[in-house]
Amino acid sequence: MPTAKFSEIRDIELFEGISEDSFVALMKAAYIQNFPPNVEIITEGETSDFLHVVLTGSVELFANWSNNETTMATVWPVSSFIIAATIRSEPYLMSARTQEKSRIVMVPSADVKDVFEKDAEFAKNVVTELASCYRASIKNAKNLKLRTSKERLANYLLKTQKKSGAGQSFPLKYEKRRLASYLGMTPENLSRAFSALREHGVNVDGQIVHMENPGKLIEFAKPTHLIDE
Amino acid sequence: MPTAKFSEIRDIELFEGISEDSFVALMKAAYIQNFPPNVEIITEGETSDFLHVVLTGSVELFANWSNNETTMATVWPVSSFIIAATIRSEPYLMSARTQEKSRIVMVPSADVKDVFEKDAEFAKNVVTELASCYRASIKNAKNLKLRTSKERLANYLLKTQKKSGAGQSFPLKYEKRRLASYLGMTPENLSRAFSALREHGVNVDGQIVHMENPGKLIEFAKPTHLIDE
DNA sequence: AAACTCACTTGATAAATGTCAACCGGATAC
DNA sequence: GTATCCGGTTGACATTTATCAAGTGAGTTT
Repeated sequence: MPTAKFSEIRDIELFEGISEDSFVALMKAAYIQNFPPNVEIITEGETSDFLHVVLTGSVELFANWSNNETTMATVWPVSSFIIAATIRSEPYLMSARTQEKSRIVMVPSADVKDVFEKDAEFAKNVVTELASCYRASIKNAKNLKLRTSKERLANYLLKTQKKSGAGQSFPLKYEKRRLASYLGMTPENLSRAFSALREHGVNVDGQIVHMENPGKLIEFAKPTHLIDE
Repeated sequence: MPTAKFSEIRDIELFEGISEDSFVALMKAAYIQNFPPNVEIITEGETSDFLHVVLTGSVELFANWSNNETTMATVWPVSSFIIAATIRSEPYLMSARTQEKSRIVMVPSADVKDVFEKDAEFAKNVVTELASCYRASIKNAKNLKLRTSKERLANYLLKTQKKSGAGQSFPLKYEKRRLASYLGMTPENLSRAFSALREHGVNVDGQIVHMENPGKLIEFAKPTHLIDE
């Protein structure tokens, strides 16, 4: 069975419920590539020849303009990235680099568009995925425009704590410098934002965050499902 | 013919190429509503019962958080808005208010989702629309994170000039206070940003912008198709 | 015509954020 | 074991942006 090695990605939301034929068609020319850490696998502005799916490791999506760089998102297994460019046959708007050693499936864009035309179930999944990405991006813009950097950090911590199981202590998922860039501030500013959140019960020791009093932090952060999921 | 009064919207991209049956199904329970200026027609957080299409006038999409408000986008005829919420049956992430007297078609979400399931052509159009909105939102985030307010204004002016026919003078499409909010700054800051752009050949008189030397402004603004289309 | 409204502008000041340089301390290299 | 590297932190300072208050001027009301 030619698709055996792709069994891991059979279960991602994007491929849920699609016919076996469709899946085979998608995988027939797909291949898995192993990347070392810190390798740029996509450069913004290039045309989108492949849909990418992260199997293991993690991928940072980032963008550049005039000597500035900013982290836009991080992709964790198992999910695809940059599907909008694939569907529209337009250039990537973001670059991508591995954060760590990563295994990535590369599905030719032509095949994605082909199956998209033929398999209504797949088309539906693409829509759901796109709508979800779009909404996430809107939330991101609201976060940036309506909140200060301290508030963005506070809400980020609450979200991360929740995902980690809502315990009092949890690890940051990536380097502080990347977190700073993701949250739209400098590393120095992030450092000071952490200090400022001490009065709201937050203490950091390296990668570990201690949240003494989530209620107090919530009072400051004012999270809402219309921005923070 | 029951859909006669909806002939104006038959031609929008979203409905291009869909069967007559599908169009009738979409319009069977749809209705046109006239709104005076400055009326809130959607409130963020509410569930999405209708897909909206602006026929005449214009609609401002905005968002609130903790006593702050920001303009996210403006919708001009003829286009739909907030399709992602409709498709995902999730609450609106943005509020909408008429900027001026406006005629708006309201299509029940249930019908949209119905036709979406049955008409592959419509589903395809929805995907294209969503992918386009998503990419616009990514560009917006890049604009906010990578540029200063002066740079955002400069690029906005170049974009507007281009759309207006690339002449030396062109009108702003809306109030400066809304423009300021859209660009993510205060009205005072916008005012000063305009003054600062004088040295790059920009002069404003009320709603009219004079751009003496686009080349000089481009040099400062460094527009790129990866942010500014 | 006078009064009023309201968006816009300007000035003074404050707050938020960025920049540059120095320093710290754990991890790695030699 | 010492030196080096590098991410993170801290301090001093600059820049950007917001806030508050006052003033301007076109358009509208009375």
